[in-house]
Amino acid sequence: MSILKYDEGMSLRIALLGLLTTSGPSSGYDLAKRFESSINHAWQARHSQIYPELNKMAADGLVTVEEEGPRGRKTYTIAAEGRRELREWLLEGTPSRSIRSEGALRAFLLPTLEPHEAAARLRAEAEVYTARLAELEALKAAKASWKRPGFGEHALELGIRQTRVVRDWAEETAAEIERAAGDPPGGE
Amino acid sequence: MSILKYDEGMSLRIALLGLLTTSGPSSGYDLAKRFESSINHAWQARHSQIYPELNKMAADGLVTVEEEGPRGRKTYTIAAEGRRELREWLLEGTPSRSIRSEGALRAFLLPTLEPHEAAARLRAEAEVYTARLAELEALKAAKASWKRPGFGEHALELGIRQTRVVRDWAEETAAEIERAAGDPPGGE
DNA sequence: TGGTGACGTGTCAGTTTTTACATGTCAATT
DNA sequence: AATTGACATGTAAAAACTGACACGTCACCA
Repeated sequence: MSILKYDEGMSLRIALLGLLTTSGPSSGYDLAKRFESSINHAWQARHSQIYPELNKMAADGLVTVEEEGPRGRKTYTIAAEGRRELREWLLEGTPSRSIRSEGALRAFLLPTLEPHEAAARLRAEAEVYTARLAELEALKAAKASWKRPGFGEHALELGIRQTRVVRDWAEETAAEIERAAGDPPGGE
Repeated sequence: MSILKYDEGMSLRIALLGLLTTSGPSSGYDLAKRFESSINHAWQARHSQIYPELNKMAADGLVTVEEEGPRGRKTYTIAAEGRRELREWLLEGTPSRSIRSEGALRAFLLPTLEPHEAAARLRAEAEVYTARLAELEALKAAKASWKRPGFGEHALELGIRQTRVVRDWAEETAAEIERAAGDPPGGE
């Protein structure tokens, strides 16, 4: 009751509480969409995970629900207890270094291929990241829909920088592999 | 049998095959340790997940096992079929953008705190990342134990850059929040 | 009127991952 | 001789997560 375990596995709850804070009262549907856009580079969840969790959170008093409209929409609002829990997680929680990124895994293993294959694949990856970067930059330019003015920009900026770092690494590593293999690229 | 689904959930297998490629024949115990060190910023797995998976992989012919020593140690070696599978995943697999990072989630949500709390917390995070950076740099300097000479450096370099980018972002964001709040830090 | 697509919530089976339990060897120290 | 800590492997229950199924509304267009 008093000893709280913010060990692991709170992440979905926390993410939901965070989105409810930054975007104001939302439906599960809204939150699911937001997982696909704003918070996508940090955490993900499908609606099949979100809906049950929201119900549990309501039962635990972290959020309040309001049934609304003819489509059965439910609007969730963060409650005082939810705010407290989010705050406590941010202040007391031990920063876990847990990361799972299939992209990083791929990058990690690409150099196990033959040099020219590896380089080609790395360049392809770099292109993907360049495209993603463009998306994020566009989002930054649009920077709409943040309840607290100026809030989401910091997060977006981190996403941009992280994407750029992988892109640049992929390009440079491709070049280095080609150089080491004495197998320079065609045109340049 | 012939139609392979490299959709999702192959990651553990792939990571294991990758480690077996870069580090040579290893025991489950070795691989578990390697998950904690080299590949940690891309994927993680506990021994309780690794041991059963290795057994399945052996049953599927991706690796060969050799019982060894009095402590019941089993040494796994990647087989031709395993090499093929890893290669195919790297060449054909669709790059998924799925990322789960509790650290990124925290960074994302920190600005929901009061400005001075957020800034303080961001600076604390930055310190953690600085320490982690030092670890990685030390590892880079030591750069031992890579079977294929020069292999792991690329991956390590990516880890270093990613860590640095978060560290710098945290520091800059802290400064910006303080500035915006008209609440400059003590000394400077 | 019928179709499509966004809105909106939910469940369930199966897979992946964590936490805890369980067992035993070997080398070095006390 | 006993303890400690690294070595070494496993299992089982529970939690987290995915993918598919399922149902129903509303607005717009043909």
